Amino acid sequence: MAGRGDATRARLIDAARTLVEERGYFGAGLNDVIAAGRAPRGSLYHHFPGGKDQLVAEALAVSGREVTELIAGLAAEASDTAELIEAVLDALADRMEAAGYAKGCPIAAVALEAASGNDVLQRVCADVYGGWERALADRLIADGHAPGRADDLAGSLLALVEGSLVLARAQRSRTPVERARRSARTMLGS
Amino acid sequence: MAGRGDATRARLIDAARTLVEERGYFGAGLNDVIAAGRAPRGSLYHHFPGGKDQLVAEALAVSGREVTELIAGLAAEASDTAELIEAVLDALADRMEAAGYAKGCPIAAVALEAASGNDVLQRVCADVYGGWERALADRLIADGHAPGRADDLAGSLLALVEGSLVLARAQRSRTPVERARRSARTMLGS
DNA sequence: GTCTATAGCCAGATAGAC
DNA sequence: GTCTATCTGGCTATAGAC
Repeated sequence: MAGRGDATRARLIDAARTLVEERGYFGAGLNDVIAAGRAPRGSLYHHFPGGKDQLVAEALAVSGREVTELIAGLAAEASDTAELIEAVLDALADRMEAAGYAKGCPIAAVALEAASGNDVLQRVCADVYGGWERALADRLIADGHAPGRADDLAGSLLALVEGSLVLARAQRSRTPVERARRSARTMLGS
Repeated sequence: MAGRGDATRARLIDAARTLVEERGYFGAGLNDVIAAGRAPRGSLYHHFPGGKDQLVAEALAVSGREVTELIAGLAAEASDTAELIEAVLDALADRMEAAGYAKGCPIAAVALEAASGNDVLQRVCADVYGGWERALADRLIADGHAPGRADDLAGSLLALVEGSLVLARAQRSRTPVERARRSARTMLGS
């Protein structure tokens, strides 16, 4: 049954996605989330009886799917994996710059804060990263790499992307992402 | 004048370093810091009149210097940059695993949480990353790389290290770091 | 310079009217 | 299912005895 309640739910998830990406799990207060989502406190616990953990877990999963779809969309237009990585980095860097370096990877901050101490969120982050890695590895295999080698490469390409976003936000500069762009090509040997 | 006050100060910085690395800026409460540092509340504000921001800024700076020294120490034994990166990754991975994936990069979580919204901490993180990058670039130049190329490579190697630590903590696995180890060699073309 | 007590505020969560 | 009022507890920071 789709109703107005779903709209409220969606707004809360959207607000959580934004605030969690900008300030992390502990930095994103629920008061800010309900204000940004224009929802009363009660609605939050109606839609997310599991409280903050459930809301953030769902927000991370949605962001994860969005990036997976971004990768799939860009993969359809890229002629090889190197072009795909470049397109992904360009898209993420544009988004980051447009947000004044308040955005980068939507799940990295939570991944670090929750690595120890919150098993539910740690699992969600691991799954999201696993999905992105899988998408890259599939493309590498389609490009002719051996499966085992493809997994290794996909993991390192993802690490390069993630790390460049951390450095770019810390230094408020697009440079680390552009360097990663070039290095990805070197890693892929083309 | 070295006195007992300095010991208290050092304990507080040490406690802040640990807790901030594990849970980030917002996740590391001062109550936990003073408990771990075995110091009363008043001492914290005596030694750090600037409050939490000053304490965390100093903690990040100390951690930054420690890693810089780690790089310098390992560089003295490594025969080339590839060996240096491998040794750095091994050391960080050992530390991470020993801590049950509660540790990784001592400043990454804060870098993400403070990228927007806390100019003081953002600057500290940018400086620390800049110092590590400089140390790697210097070694690359010593190995015969052209300065401009060395800066690019150093930035990407650092991104690869940082990203692999994020993935490793999220997945609670050493694998991402080991993949980065191999890929660093590919990036350096040896 | 060490330490306690507490102010003042905001967090996450809940109860219950409508 | 929407919304308000409120509970409890934790947070950062400060005041002031010793």
